[in-house]
Order: sequence, then structure tokens, then C-alpha cells
Amino acid sequence: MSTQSDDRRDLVDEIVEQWGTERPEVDVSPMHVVGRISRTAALLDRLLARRFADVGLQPGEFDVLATLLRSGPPHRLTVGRLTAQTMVTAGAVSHRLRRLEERGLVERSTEPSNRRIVNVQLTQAGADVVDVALPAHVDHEEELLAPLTATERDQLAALLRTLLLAHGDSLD
Amino acid sequence: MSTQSDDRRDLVDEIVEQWGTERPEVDVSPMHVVGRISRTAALLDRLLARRFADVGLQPGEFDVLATLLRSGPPHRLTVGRLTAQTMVTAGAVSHRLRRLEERGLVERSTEPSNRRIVNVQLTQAGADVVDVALPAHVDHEEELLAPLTATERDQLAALLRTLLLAHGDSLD
DNA sequence: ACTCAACAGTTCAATGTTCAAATATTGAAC
DNA sequence: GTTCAATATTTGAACATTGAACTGTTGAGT
Repeated sequence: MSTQSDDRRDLVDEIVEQWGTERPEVDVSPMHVVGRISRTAALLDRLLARRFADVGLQPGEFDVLATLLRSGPPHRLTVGRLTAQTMVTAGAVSHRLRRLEERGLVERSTEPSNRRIVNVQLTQAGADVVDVALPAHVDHEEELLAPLTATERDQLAALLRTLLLAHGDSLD
Repeated sequence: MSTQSDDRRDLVDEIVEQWGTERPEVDVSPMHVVGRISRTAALLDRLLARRFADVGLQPGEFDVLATLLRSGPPHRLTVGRLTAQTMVTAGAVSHRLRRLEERGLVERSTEPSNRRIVNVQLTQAGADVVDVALPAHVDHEEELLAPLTATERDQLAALLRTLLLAHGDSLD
């Protein structure tokens, strides 16, 4: 297995070097990490969004449907639990649900025991959509990660887990 | 220096485990990396955006102004070169420039030798804004990376650089 | 000179997200 | 029982980005 490290310079290297020349008194080294996380996410999200479009789905819509499916039977979650697993606001989730409901992929109903709560039920049509989209999605992710060895993927995942946990991204 | 590894489970671990139960025939392991890159970026971007708001700036606006400043005197770039350094479309850059021009932070003028090209000039007011925002911004980034040791940051940066370069994110 | 494709930016309608206000419900305090 | 703060979700205006169409400019081919 080839494990040669790539010693070329990416755009973030250029940016950090420019700052070193233009504002040498400011230590911009954190950009090496934060800048790359931001750029990598933007790059991957854009590529993945195109593939979703082929299935007539938006990333955020897939996110909701997939969350419901992987929660297991009966494929029903409250809006709150749904929101807790996304990186968007409750308002955004509500908008997504309205669009998905119009397309018949989910159904909303108030919880009888506590009428503040709304249950979101994945329909059969919604489940079918995820079952088509999921394998294609992970295949695409696999392709995008091809430049990294299995070891490198593990390292990357572990480092990001540390960062996420430190910032409270867990179920607790 | 403490280098203990965090063995708690984050939300991505939960998600992958759920898929393992609900759809064991699909190998969702790429999510360990892609899912965390996406979530980490969303988390950091959101936190950083709040700090920018304190200076009356939006992340995208800071991005444009900072690109102009770090390009060095005379702090002037074409719209095309500006767009090449961002992760957004030319249309988005055009919108950003209109907003920044209205606030007197940049000025646009057509290049005499090729009237298709538009030069974007950072004004003194624009340079002042970046000079206030930049140190605060990198300080904030530094804080957000505090959970990682210097070695871990280097590893993380190197892994992401490999990924970015493989996907063409360089000046070439 | 003329044609025309390529190029550089801009514009605009559509769209998804955010933020804050609003609605409705619950439970606890008194 | 009534009050009221907390909770759960929705609504709607504001706003940034996208994608496609559009304007204007240049340069190569003939």
C-alpha cells in the first residue's frame, strides 16, 4: 500500500504564507486546521449535494429521512429529537418537514399524551427513497475518501471526534 | 502535557451504530470521516460567525476583505481572482461586492486594458475593518482548537491537506 | 472588416436557513 | 382554581447562495 505523503502546497498553505508576509505580527497558524476543515466540508458537501439531486433529494431532506429510518421501527421521532441530530435550527427542521410532508414522504401528528409534541412518521414512500439514496450516498463518500488510506481515515475520524466531543457534540 | 485520548462516543458513533443495526448490509463507515468533517465545520462556522457579528461583519464579507488585504499592496484583485479563493460561486461574490461597496469597504472599477475585467480595491475603511477583525478571529480559532495538542493539530492539518489536494484545491 | 465562440461579471428568480415573534400546551406555585 | 414561566413547535420576514440567463468585451479565424 502506498503511504507517501503529499508535499504539495494547498490553498490554505498559500493563505497562511500570505498573512506571514503581510501581517507577520499575527499568528494565523490556527487557520491550517480551521481553514481546511471549512474548505473540505464545503468541497465535500457540494459534491455530495449533486449526487443527491440525481435522486431528486436535497441534503437536508435526506438528512431528515435518514434519521427517521435509522432510528428503527416504527420510524417515528418527535420534532425535537429530530432537530437534536441535525446541525440546523428548529425553524429549519420545521420548514423541511413541511416540504417533505407535501411530497408524502413523512406525516406529522400531535402526541396525544402531550399535545405540545409533534411526532414525525416516515411513510413507506419516504423509506423507499432513503433505501435507494443511502447505498449510492455512502458509495459516493467512499469515492471521495479514496485519497486516504484506512489508517489515515481512522486518524482523521479520531481527531475530529476529539474536537466534536470537546464542543459538546454528543448525546450525553 | 496531557495526551489522553477521549474514548467517549460522539453523535457520529451513534449514527453509524444505528445504521449497523437497521441496515447491516450497507457499509456506512465512510460516515466516520465525512460526517465528522461536515458536523465539525458546521459547528465551527456557527461559532465563528457569532464573533464576526460582534464586529458587524459576516463571514463571507470578512473573507473578501481579508483576501484583498493579504494579497499585499495595492490591495487590489480582479473579481475572478477573488472568486478563485472562495468556496462560493461568482454570483455570490458579485453580491458580496455590491454590499461591501455600498458600505464603502471596497471599490470596483473596470480594467482599462481589458474592459471585461473588474478590479476590486480595498479602501482604507475596509483595511481598518480587517485589521480589527483578524486578530480577534484567529484568537477565537485558537480557542476552538484548544482541545487538540500541537501535534494533533499538525496531523489533522496534514490529513485534510491530502484530501484537499487530491480534489484539486490548489493554485497549480 | 466580419463572424462568432470564449470569456468576465452581473442580474434575478428561486430556494433554504436564520432569527425572532407568535401559538399552544403543560406543570408548578400559591 | 388561577397564574405564570417553561416547553415544543410553527410562522414569516430578512438574507445569502445558487444556477441560469444576460450583457458586454475580446480575440481568433476567414
